[in-house]
Amino acid sequence: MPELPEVETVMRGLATVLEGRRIAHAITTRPDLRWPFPPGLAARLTGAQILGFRRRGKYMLMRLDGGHSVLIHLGMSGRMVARPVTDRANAPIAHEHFALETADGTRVGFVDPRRFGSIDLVPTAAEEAHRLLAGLGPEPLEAAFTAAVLSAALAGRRTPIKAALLDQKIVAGLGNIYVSEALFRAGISPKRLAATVAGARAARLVPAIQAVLAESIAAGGSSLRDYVQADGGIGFFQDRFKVYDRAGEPCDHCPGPPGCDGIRRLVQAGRASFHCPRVQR
DNA sequence: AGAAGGCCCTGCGTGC
DNA sequence: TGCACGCAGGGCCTTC
Repeated sequence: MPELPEVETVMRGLATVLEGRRIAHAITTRPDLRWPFPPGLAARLTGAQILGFRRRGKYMLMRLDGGHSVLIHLGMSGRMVARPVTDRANAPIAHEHFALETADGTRVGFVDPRRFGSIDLVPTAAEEAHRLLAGLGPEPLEAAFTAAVLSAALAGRRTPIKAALLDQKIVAGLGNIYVSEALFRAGISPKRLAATVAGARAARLVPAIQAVLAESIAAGGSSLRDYVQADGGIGFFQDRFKVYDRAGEPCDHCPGPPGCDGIRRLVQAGRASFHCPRVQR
């Protein structure tokens, strides 16, 4: 579910309810998600003050006093649900595996049916050295992510550009939806060999990635299935997908049949890609 | 070394 | 209405 814009949106929502607060209670309802929780997680969080948040790729980092940060990944189906502590007694939420309660009466639950998410603790001073963050590529919305940087990372890669952009070591934070959307905007076929995305193509792709991510963040991310923001609000960017999950529909640039058969779905590396064969080369 | 496929897990939509 | 099947936003691990 959550790609960079959704993680960014969730993180901003969490910041509004948690930043500066102290954790009165931390609760785990099982010993693990994708991996075991760090030993004594709940006890180590109880009493800590939450100083701030940042995002790295699809990971959120919640900085605590005491020198540690909580590293959170939402996986495929992870949500953060914030509500008054008192509501929880009346209506427990299924698949809430971890929760924080603040002294001022807010409960934030990590809800993740598929349990592909993860939670870990990392020393704040060494966040980037964590095994899950150490190999990540550049942040796509930062100035350091340039066409030159991207084409250098793609050089020699004999894999489709679709697969390369899903590789978090090339660029951090893109997922299946935004890769399809960015390639459409850049006019690049998902089947194109990654190594051939250089020069003018890379120069189109970088701003296309940045624009689609920025627009989605501005819209509050995408809400698919049951995904909602921490405050219960929903994002609206899914209404602006140009190709994702739109197989058979005409694309924005084509007149439709007979000039074009519309948006096509194909499977690459086991995952659906959506593209317009006429616009994307 | 780089690339492809399997796998972790639950829920939902589709078609019979 | 029930059930089997395929598919889903991610990413690690194994195999080739």
